[in-house]
Amino acid sequence: MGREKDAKGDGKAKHKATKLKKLSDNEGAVAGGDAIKNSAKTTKAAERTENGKPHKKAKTPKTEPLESASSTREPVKPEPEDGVFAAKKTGLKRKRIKDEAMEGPSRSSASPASKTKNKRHEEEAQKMKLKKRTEKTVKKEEGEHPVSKKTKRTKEDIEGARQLKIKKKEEEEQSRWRWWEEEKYEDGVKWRFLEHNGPSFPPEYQPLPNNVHFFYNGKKVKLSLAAEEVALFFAQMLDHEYTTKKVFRENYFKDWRKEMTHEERLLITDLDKCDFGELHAMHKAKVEARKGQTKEEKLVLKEANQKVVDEYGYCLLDHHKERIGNFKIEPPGLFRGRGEHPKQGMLKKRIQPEDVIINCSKEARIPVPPTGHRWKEVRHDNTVTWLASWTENIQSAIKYIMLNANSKLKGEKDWEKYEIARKLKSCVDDIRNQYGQDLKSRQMVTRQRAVALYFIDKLALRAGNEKEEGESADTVGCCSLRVEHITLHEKLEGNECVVEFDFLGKDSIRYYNKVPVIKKVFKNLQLFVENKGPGDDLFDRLNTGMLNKHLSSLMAGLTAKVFRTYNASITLQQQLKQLTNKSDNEPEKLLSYNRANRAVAILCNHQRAPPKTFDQSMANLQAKIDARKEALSLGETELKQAKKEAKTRGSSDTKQQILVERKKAAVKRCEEQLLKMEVQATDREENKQIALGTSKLNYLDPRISVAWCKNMDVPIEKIYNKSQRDKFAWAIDMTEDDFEF
DNA sequence: AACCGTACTTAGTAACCTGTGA
DNA sequence: TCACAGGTTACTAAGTACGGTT
Repeated sequence: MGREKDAKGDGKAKHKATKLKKLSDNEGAVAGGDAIKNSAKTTKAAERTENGKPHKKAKTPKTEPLESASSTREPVKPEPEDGVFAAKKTGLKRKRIKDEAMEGPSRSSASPASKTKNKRHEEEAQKMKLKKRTEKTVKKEEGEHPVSKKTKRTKEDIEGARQLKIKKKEEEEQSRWRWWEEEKYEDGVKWRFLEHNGPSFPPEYQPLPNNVHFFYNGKKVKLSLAAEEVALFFAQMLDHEYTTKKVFRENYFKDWRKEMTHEERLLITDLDKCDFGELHAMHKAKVEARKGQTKEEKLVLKEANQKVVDEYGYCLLDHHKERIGNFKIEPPGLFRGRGEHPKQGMLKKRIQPEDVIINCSKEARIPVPPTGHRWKEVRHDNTVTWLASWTENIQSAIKYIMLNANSKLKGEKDWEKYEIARKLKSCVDDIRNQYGQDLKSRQMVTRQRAVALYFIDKLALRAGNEKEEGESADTVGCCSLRVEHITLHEKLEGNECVVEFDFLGKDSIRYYNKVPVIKKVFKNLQLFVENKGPGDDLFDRLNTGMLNKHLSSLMAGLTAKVFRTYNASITLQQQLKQLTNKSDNEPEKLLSYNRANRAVAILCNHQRAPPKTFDQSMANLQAKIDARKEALSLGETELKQAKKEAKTRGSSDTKQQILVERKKAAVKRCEEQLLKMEVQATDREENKQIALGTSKLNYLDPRISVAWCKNMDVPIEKIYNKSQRDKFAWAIDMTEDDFEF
């Protein structure tokens, strides 16, 4: 919460990313941090754009993508998978997919074997069922090991565990559905068979114990069950900043009163007179108790959880068991909108089975609703991917139960997304020329569209759909920018035609940036703001619908958000090329990877609140580094000493020679450790306010990373954790080291 | 063209888990 | 052995996109 406040002043982090500090350079850490803090400085790359000077060094991501295209590297190689999602020039998205399925090259790779494959998959499905059982036993064994034998773990034990791990991995590999080798379904068909157990519902409300009381105006009040439950929602949040906010309190109180009985409503008229102290204390005690549980208690809980996952966490989709992403119905509570959300604090109601629509195959076993209940509806729509849905009461938005990111349904879509982005790469020059021309159009709409596109392309802004006022926080994207969100500077800090952006974007994250733009854009902007008030739309003739319609006419499947994907991925690829050397050691390579990733995160404005413990942990690390340094210098003197001694004693003294070698090795080890820590410190410092996860998960074509790993001899595990590897299994499987985005 | 409903991706934070070093 | 930092996962809000209706 309140992140926009944190961002004040220094604004958006901007990684200057001039030539990277040598890793061995101790000040690297500091320099990295400064780059971030200095932030909102005009980008160097932008100067470049305008004076057209290509330069090797600057890698400020902000503007790189725009000009890079013209200067860019070798043409894309026609990869085998290139054509899989190749879109037809004409026709809409849906149709396109159909066309591909009929004639796309995907057939060539997938169909010949498809019959045997289907068979294989059935076998695999069988195996999967088996596996589940074995997996469980495996887990158990693993779990028991450390408890029982930890103290006397023999080599065999360790070796055994290692083997077990390898075996497990192999098994998993065996049972994985290699959907990317199969043909795609026709049209909008998402599945042919879908069976699941429905969503899992949160537990019923447990009334307060008799010794916990709510007080109003100093007097003990026994609340009705409904009112009590909602009171507890508030009490549980008392430590949170939310409960101090006026809007939150007002919304809460209004909704709480709706849950009260008539008598309660008459009595309780002022939130300030409510004393939730005992409820709050009870909640805190519960949290503490959970922390203080014994191992056994925790294990029992874990097993119970696992049971729920086993029952509700998976579905059967076209012969394959797939993990469900969110199989739990969202429990009731108080709405936590982000930013200045007008509805924060409102009561998010408990969802009943009667509110839930189930989607599954006609042939499938229909999930059984909780006893005494029935579903709102059961439908069989295989053109959508959700298994269940309900309408939430705050914004009347529909919520869905859908599959996990490692599923076919999500993976295939993801793959398609990157293929569209790659397609943009091949025509981005034309599109840039086009909107360059459009900047001079006689039509106001066209010019607005061109400027908006310029922003979206150059700055990776979001499209900016219009949103209903008062329904959510006041945030904007490109098309919904208002005059008040930009300031035009003819001259600023040595640059001409600078646009200063300052607005709240998605999740009320502040976007602050000063960007030199080309003259035509600047003139247009001056025109757009003429005779307008601060609250007026900058692009008053434009919306995302019109923009996307135009884009889809330029390239099938092209929408505003494709530019974000494209620019993110192309930036990663370029940065990796520039930053990494084959001769670097692994920590250095990984730092470079993270820096490339970071460049993208900065481009996309992916921020995070600095971790609460940041300064502390930074200091700790520094202390460790200092200690290591001391140890190193000590080691060095010892080495010197030993050498000297060896010299005087002569080479015949093998004992002394051995000592020298040992000292040498110790020094070397020490140096390596030191380097690793320093690299870590640099990385962490540079990452203070930047979140890498979002771009890694949503914007960076995983094939770029996989190819890089192969080229650099870095194990994939170093950059993707388990769930990321699962999600990107398709890319890890199919990507060769010569992949080019 | 304004508006609405639907479906899906993208996003940051909080809770949880685990490996590690005192 | 235990605390705790840091990584991972769960959660759910907040976007984008698009088709249909008025």
